[in-house]
Amino acid sequence: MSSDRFYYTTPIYYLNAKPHIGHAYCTVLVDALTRFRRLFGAEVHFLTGTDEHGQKVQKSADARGVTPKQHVDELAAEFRDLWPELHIAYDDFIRTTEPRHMAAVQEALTRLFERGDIYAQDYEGWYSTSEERFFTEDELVDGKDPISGLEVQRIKERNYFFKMSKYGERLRQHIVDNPGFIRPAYRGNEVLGFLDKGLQDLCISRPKERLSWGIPLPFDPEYVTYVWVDALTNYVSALGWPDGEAFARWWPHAHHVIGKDILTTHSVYWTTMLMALDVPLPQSIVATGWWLSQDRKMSKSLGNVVSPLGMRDVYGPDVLRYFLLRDMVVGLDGNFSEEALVKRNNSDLANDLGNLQRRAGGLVEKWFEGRVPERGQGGELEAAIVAAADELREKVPALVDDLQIHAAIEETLQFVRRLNKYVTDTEPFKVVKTDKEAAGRSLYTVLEGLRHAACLLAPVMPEKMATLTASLGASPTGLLADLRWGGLEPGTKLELGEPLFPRRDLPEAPPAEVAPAPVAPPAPKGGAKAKAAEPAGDGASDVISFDDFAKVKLRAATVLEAERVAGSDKLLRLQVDLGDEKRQIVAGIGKTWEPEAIVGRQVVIVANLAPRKVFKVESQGMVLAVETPDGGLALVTPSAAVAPGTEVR
RNA sequence: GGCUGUGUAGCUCAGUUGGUUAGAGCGAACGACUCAUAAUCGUUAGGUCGACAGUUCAAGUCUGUCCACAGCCA
Repeated sequence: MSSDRFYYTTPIYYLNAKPHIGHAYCTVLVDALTRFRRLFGAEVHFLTGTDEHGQKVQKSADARGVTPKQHVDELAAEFRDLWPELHIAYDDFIRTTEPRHMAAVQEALTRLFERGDIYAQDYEGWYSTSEERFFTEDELVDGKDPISGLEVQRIKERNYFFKMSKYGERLRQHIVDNPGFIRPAYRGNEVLGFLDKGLQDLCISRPKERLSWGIPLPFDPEYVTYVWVDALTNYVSALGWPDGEAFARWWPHAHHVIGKDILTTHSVYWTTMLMALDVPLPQSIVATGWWLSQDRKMSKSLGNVVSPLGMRDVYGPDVLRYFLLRDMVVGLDGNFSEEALVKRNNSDLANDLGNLQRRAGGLVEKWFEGRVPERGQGGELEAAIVAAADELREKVPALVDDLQIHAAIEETLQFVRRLNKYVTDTEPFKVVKTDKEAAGRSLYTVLEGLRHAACLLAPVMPEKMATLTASLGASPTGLLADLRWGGLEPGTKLELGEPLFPRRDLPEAPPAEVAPAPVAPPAPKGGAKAKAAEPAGDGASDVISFDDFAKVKLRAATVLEAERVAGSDKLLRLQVDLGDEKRQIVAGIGKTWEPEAIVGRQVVIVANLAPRKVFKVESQGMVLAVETPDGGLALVTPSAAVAPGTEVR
């Protein structure tokens, strides 16, 4: 069901990493939805923001020697400033460190507490510092944190819990009664499955002594609230809950767009919290899929992370947006590749759309002094185009309503292809020599068709479509309801300009193929086989025997922590995971690598190097890196994720 | 291991309540055209609709078993 008001949210992004393509996708998606809805005549409020509390933030700040506040100010700015670069126009940007948010969180906590839905309890369990959470005995793997593989500590502490279990049945009923509540539908089944196992209560606090960078509990100053109440509440705090006008105005129309990885927190934790606060549930929760890279989840350790800004710099924001929205089916995973992006650009945008504008525009320039010809008396062919345009105006909103953005785009492109066919059929370039009026009629039809396409693609490519519209001598159509065939004024001057979407060449060599270049040393003799049996090299040369080589133990390691070594600009002190042990290594890569950028990566280290002290810090190994042409350093890294400690052979 | 889902042309996917010759886009080949960003238009590619068995007058579309993959959970 369509409504005339929408409150769209993205997740608030946690400030422990730079923006990546996943952040960009979700935010672009919501931006496009917002623009589509506005085009269809709805009022929309679009919220995004950043999640800024917690231990990881505090630690990174400590490591950098700055206050958490300074740290988050810088990182939040990175997100906030990125979005306009991708033509994303949010209405509000919420930060969890803002007073308006913190006040709302405390209000929520107070209400939950007064209602009796928060209680304190001693809890004893295995605590993982890196994951900032407790694990139960049987969750542990080999007695260690199952996620990071790090040591856990037995901790007994008193914490506050939210009586989430109390609301499980009500939530189940709500999901059953509202089929569109969780989208796609099969995700709703997952949540029901989750509820079937029975809901537990939710730990919502951390003692201040362990975590100070958070919002204090109003009823116990010795504690701060931990992630859930803090982060999720942003959706209402930004609207001025409980009493804000904006809350009354927008909340009944809320739609949360999230990644599938945080479905449970939203569909269970958040909804039960809302129930406890007597706040109506959002209209829907939309879980999107992930962008994969080379068929795998992007991760720092795999080194296959795609930078949204990198793509934007090369192809421009609108082309990137087009690709993200056209090639991803909302809810499913998509494969990101530069090659696919280039194909999209070339076939859809350059060949079909951009070229059509030049094709028709060029003829108008040549034969009609660059002015829009008369519409003329159309025949069957024109009637068919007009009918197709009518149909398009119906279909696109229906598809967007159903979150089939990719299909809505494809529908418009089919229309564009039809226009190309129409040009071929009516041959205005030929006809103009004998029947100028008929040629004018054809060209008018194409230009008007382009104006329609530009209007319906504007939510996807705001800037490019504005340019296209302007090139037709038309003004942008703000409302789809105002888009009518014949709106283009004959006699207006065209402003063709440069090609809208230049064709692109495919990227040279896919990085994946290049990266694992064999390290085989040049064979000493003509023999192509690297099957060096054991012919010890002659003493003086730099050839070593196999035995010599075998002495060096190379192992894959995952970087757990990194910080700069005081007094040196090129040394980083790394804590790495070797599977069965943790090592401290001092690496001279600080000029190229920021500590934050290297955490989580897999590297290859010399594992049996005698320990030595560097700048008074003991180094228990050596990280392998190679110099890049620009004098930087590239890390030697496995081309696929491997278990920490795996030996390199 | 449990639950759920997916498996359709080289690639990405559509396929309504089971019903005449299973579709689209991209890629490829061939042809047409020459207005255009070597763009466009047309034709073709003949795919055991994962495998096997079953229900039915009729199954990609329902049932069962199996295989592969994915997600959620443990």
